[in-house]
This record gives sequence, C-alpha cells and structure tokens, in this order.
Amino acid sequence: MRKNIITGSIELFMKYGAKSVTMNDIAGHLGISKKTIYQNFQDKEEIISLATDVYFENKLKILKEAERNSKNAVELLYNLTVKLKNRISATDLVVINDLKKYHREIWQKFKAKKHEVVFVSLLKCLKSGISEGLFRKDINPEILANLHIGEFELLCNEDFFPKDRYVISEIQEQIFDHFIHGILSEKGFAFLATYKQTTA
Amino acid sequence: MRKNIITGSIELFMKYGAKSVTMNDIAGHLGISKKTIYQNFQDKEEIISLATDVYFENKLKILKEAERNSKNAVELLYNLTVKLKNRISATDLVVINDLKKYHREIWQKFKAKKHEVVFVSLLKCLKSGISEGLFRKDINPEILANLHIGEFELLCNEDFFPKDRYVISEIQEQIFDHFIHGILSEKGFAFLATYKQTTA
DNA sequence: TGGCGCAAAACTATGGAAACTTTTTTATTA
DNA sequence: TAATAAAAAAGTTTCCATAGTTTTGCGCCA
Repeated sequence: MRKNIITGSIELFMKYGAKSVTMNDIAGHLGISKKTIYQNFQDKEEIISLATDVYFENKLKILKEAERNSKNAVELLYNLTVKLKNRISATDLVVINDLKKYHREIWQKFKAKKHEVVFVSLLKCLKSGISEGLFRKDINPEILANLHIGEFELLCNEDFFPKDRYVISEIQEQIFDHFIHGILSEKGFAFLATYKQTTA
Repeated sequence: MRKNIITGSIELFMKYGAKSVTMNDIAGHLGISKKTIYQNFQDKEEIISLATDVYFENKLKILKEAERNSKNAVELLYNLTVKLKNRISATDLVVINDLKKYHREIWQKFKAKKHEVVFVSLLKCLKSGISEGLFRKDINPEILANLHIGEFELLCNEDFFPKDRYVISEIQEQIFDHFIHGILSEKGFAFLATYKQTTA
C-alpha cells in the first residue's frame, strides 16, 4: 500500500510538481481516502521525500544499466547521453525546481546523493577512457566530471536557458555533443564515427 | 523553519547585499509568505543580525579547520593565508560593507550587461568560426555561448570546485581546453596545432 | 448481528497570497 | 536646502486553500 501511494504520488508529482499536488489529489488519483494515506505516512513531506528517493533509485538503475551495457568509455558516455536524454524532460525540470524552492532539505539530500553517484561514475568512465586511449591524456578527469555535472545544473537554470526560448532536448544534445567532442582523442574520434555508423 | 529562512536570506544577501534585499525577495526566494517570516522573526533587522552571525560562524569554522589540519605554525600560517585569500571575494565585500540600495541595481545592470556583452561577443566568435570552417557546423552557437558563460559561474561555485581542493588556474585551463576542443572541426584542429606551434 | 476496514465528508488549524496600513526612501520643485 | 509628493518597502491583516484530524456511513465477513 505504501509503495502504491508513493508510485501514484510520483505520477502526479511528475505532471504537476509536488507543491501543486494536494493530498486530496493523491487520494482521488488512487481511489483511497486521505485517512488511509495518513495511516501509512506521517505527512506530505515524508511522501515527497520517499518519492524523491524512488525517483533517484530509478535514475541510478538507468545509470547502472548503461554501465553494464557498455564495452568501453565512449560507448558508456554515449549510452549515458542517449539514455539520459530520453529521461530528463521538461517535467523533470518542474519537479527539480519545485524541490529546490519548497523542499530545500529534500533537494539538498537528493542533490548530494546524485552528485556523489554521478561523479564516481563519470570519473571512472573518464579514467578508463584515458586508459583505452579514446580520451585525451591531458584532460583532468575530476575537473571534467564536476564540470559535466555542473552543466546539468545550468540546464535547469532559467538565467541561462529560459524555457520559452530553448528546447530542453536541444540543450541536452548540444551539451553532450560538446562534452564528448571536448575529451575525445584522435583515436576516439575515429571510434565514435565508426560506432555511430554501426548503431544508427 | 527559522534556520531555513536564515539560510535563504544569506544566499540573497551574498548576492545583493543585505539592505538591497526586500522582505518580498526573501519570501519569494523561499516560496513562503511575509506573514510566515514575521511569525518567526521580529523584523528585518533581526534577520540581518542572525544571518551575519551564521555567516561569520561559518568563516570561523573554516579557520578552525585550517588550524586542525596544520602540523606546525608555518603550515598553519600558510593554510590560513590560502583559505582566507580564497574565501574573500567581491560578494563578501558587498555583504561586509553593506552598500546602499542602488548597488543592487548597478550590480544587476552590470551582471546583465556583462552577460549580454560576453554573450554577444561569444556568439559572434562562434558564428564566424563556423563560417570559416574552423568550428563544427552542427554546433548551436547560442546554446554554447550560454553554456560557456555558465561554466565560469560553475568555476566560482564551491559546490563543484572547492577552492581548497582545486586550483582556479587549473580549472580555467581545463574548461577552456575542453570548450575549444568541443567545438573545433577537423580543419580547426589542424589550424590550432599550427597556431600553437607558431606562438609556442 | 457485531466487528472491522475503508471512503467520504466534515472539521480544525495553519500558511500563502493578496490587500492593506504605516514607515522610509527617493525624486521633484521652489 | 527644505518641503512635498510619490514610490518603495516594512510590517500587518484578511480571506481562502490545503494539510492533517475526526466523524459518519457503508460494505463485507464470520
């Protein structure tokens, strides 16, 4: 029942943002009463927190799958590119910005977890890419891993990319495209060209 | 809630200076009402006072950390010097000096104008690079110009690049190196290689 | 028939948004 | 430079929506 409520809540949060969704909405969406919800959860904050955890776990799963399915660093980064592109949407932004503003503690926790996980994954990827000769040897993996994570923060920032002016998928594509081109070695470029042909 | 309000206030004070920030600003930033703020604090003066206390408490913490991490007096002095030097920035001075309201307008105008000027300049550069065949044709100049400006904001962001862990010049070099490698065409790479040789 | 579990509805308390009042700041003019 | 008006902001109040709690009614089952 708890899982059901969290799943249903996520569905609504993804559409409208956590702030705008009322407890009545959640109850109505699931065909249960608010009483039942409060029998399972302390308050709305707890639901949002747990929903955020589940959301994070889902993203983590995608990341792990991409890691598993990749034979080399270029493929991994490409898989992360393609898979992440499909997952981060305008509605993700609504949810993220909602958390930032109205649920700061939850957001801070989420952000820290995400940063740590993505950073470790990216760092590993960049290092193995250098070892494989696909990435340039003169790049600093730590700095670039942090930079790339930061680029996603910029993506969400209306000061840089107002929603009414830029298409989020276009921004993501440009960011990833630029990031990959910025680290590839000559060998890596050749590999990417070949790789793109085989997966097109 | 009080802590939340203080933290949020510090964020704004750091950006704009305490006197320039209105109670409406704080309420909007936090997604709460002024009523709620006044339920937790007597007046604006109290908020500024507490924010200042917290701010300097954080500074003190940094000093104590430097003290702890030092094995002898020389190292301590060095750490203190480096950490203090790294932490004092323009925004610190704004907060400490608590400049008049017009400063905010000037700062905002400066920031907006700076962004616009830099943006226009970058955009022009990217476009002519594409025309000259030195930059790839499939890049989006607007997005990349915004991205690059954002990257420099990340440079200053301690969440991504703590100053006690990364050297600013190293970060700048990596960012620029990555950015230029990310946009160059084959012809551009050849040109860059030749260019580097002639200016080495 | 009574107990149980749940939905729906009613209820209370509280915070947000907006309107309002008061005070301070700024701009204008003599 | 001082007086005055206007604008802006600090601080207060009102109304409403929602969170969270309690009550009522209903269906199901032993």
